[in-house]
Amino acid sequence: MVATSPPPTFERSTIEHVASAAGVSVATVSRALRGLPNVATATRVRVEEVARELNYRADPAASRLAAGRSRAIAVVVPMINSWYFSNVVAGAEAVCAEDGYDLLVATAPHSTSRDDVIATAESLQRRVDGMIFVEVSLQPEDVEVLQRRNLGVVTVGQDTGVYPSVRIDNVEIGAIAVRHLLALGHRRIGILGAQAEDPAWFDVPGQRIEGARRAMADAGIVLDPELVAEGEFTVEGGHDAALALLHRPDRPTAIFALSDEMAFGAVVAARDLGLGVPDDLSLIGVDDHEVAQVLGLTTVRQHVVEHGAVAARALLRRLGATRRDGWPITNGTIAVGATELKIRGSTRVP
Amino acid sequence: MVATSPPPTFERSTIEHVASAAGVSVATVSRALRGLPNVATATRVRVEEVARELNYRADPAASRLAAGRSRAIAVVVPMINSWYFSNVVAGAEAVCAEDGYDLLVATAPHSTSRDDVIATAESLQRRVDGMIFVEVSLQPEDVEVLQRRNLGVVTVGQDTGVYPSVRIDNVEIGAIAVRHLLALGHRRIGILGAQAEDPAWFDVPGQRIEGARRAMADAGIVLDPELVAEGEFTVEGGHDAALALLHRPDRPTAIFALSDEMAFGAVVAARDLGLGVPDDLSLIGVDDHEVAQVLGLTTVRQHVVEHGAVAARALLRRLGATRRDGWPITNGTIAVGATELKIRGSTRVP
DNA sequence: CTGAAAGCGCTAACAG
DNA sequence: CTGTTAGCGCTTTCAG
Repeated sequence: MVATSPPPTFERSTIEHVASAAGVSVATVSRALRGLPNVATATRVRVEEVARELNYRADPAASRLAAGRSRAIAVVVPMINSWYFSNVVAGAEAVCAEDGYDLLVATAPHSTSRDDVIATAESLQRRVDGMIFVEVSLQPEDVEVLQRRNLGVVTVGQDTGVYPSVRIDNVEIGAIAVRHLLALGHRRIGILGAQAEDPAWFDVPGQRIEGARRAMADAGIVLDPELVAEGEFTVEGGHDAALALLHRPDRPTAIFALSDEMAFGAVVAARDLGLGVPDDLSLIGVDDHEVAQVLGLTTVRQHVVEHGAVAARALLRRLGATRRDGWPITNGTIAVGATELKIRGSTRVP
Repeated sequence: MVATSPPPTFERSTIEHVASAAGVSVATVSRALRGLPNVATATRVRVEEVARELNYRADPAASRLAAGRSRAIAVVVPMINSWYFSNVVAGAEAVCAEDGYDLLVATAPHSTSRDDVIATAESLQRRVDGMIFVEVSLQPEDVEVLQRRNLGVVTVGQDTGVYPSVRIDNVEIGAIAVRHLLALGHRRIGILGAQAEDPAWFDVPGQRIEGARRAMADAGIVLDPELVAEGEFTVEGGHDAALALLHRPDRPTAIFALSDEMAFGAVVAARDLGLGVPDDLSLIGVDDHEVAQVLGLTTVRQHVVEHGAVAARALLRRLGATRRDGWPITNGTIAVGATELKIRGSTRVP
């Protein structure tokens, strides 16, 4: 074997350089560096040393091609520049970084369009070993396609019944929030909600409202549909919706906003009308956004970063157990994220 | 040549399947599908058709290995779950999606640690064709290493003098904000700022404050260092800092917050102290965060999503012009993002 | 425990 | 305009 001269450090060294410099075969280098068994400790140490000296790292493209795995995953989100999604991505990113996986972010254009979800998945096909769908609704047909493609999938926010998922109990969230208001003595409770994007499969607002309805029913109160306003999950939407509610002659003494951001809008709306929070209006949100802390907003906290992290971990675990010949058959296991009531100053007795 | 039988649609078809099905060589398929010249129109059409039928798409790993390019870029950010960074990423993502580039997100742990930046770059080495460093300070040594590595780089927020960058004129931003306050008649102006992370190379707060200082100097006023408080660019930090300023016997009649989020904290602080905005205190921020709109916060708007998009476009353009044998030598061209004063209700005459 | 050799699926000369 | 033929740099049997 002809010794390949080691390249200057600023050039890319290949496995061959390492092999010849260490006086072993490329196969051994490959094994040694990946921590595979059947490598003499002395050999492994030497190889690692040489690799470090040469600043060698396996070319991902080559190793992907040869191994059939990419050590990369994708998070598919409707958008990234929103509090919720960017936090989920942050959680996933941290886990990936830890395990040396690449993280691609992809936005699924309009999740209303069936084709787009599949198109996104197709385009990600061989570039990643698996994907996390965050609040992207997968229909049974989609799941079927994904299964045929033999892809690693984890969902956040939806239960496909097939893939692992991390979710929160949205009905319970609604109930927690409203029970808190009821306990304080509120009877006329308004809700800042939103239209379900895909009512059949994916109705976060509907579930939270359902929880609210049940809590009220338990207290012998009927939820007045007139007191449910659309806030679109945005600050501005929440502002407008709250304004509408507060302009009513029989305005509510408390408002349950399905998200903190809508609650912020409500805070401003109250101020606009000269109403004090909590003096004239109690307000409770969901999320525990940073601003909620400063604002003193009572809220039902969810641990969003953790959702992303748990999803990523589930996916990576699954990938780890994978062989080229297929995924281990695992039914969708579900991790339900914790939620807790965080009482601050925005709620009190009416 | 033996005709390879077309695989069932749910299996991965290779370029060979397409070639034999279309009755041409793999080279022709490759050319046709990538829109290269020297392919008869009829041939191209046929190949495209067959490829579509077989649901074929080139394996990225294989094509990366063969071509030496990955059609992927990375955005390196200090964190993704903050308003600013998630918006930059959103802009970059949109451009990448448009051009069929993969987008990896990587967080550069503590940008205070020199090694980390290089380590991040190294680890991204062959996985991407280029990277966008967002508010990650690159020292001359780092730049040197990156140049040796022959990597496509674009920066957001810093001018390396070597790579294209997109920035905003932070001195001007400070000046715009304070001129506005001065024009209204304010004389005692407080500032919610922050410590520079890397004073020598990267001092956004320092620059904005410098702009403020100059604007005041032009009006014959000396900036009182006592009126500059640290808000750490967070809502909570802004809250605490504002509280400190407002507790002073000679409290300012106006506050310039270096970011909207700090301004939000100030709004709450004012409310805590029973001070009205703008009645007792004028407030101006920077960014034009969604919440600023609802809150009616006067601010100096910057177009953050666009920053990410422009950076990505600059990078992709540069990559497009690239050959395997090296980057075209281009000195750092600079795109300066627009900023404009957005007057809302939080500022008025003292 | 280690080496040789056969690809992984594609791109890029180089001939025709 | 099209086909042939080397690789790209690694992983993975299969022998030793």
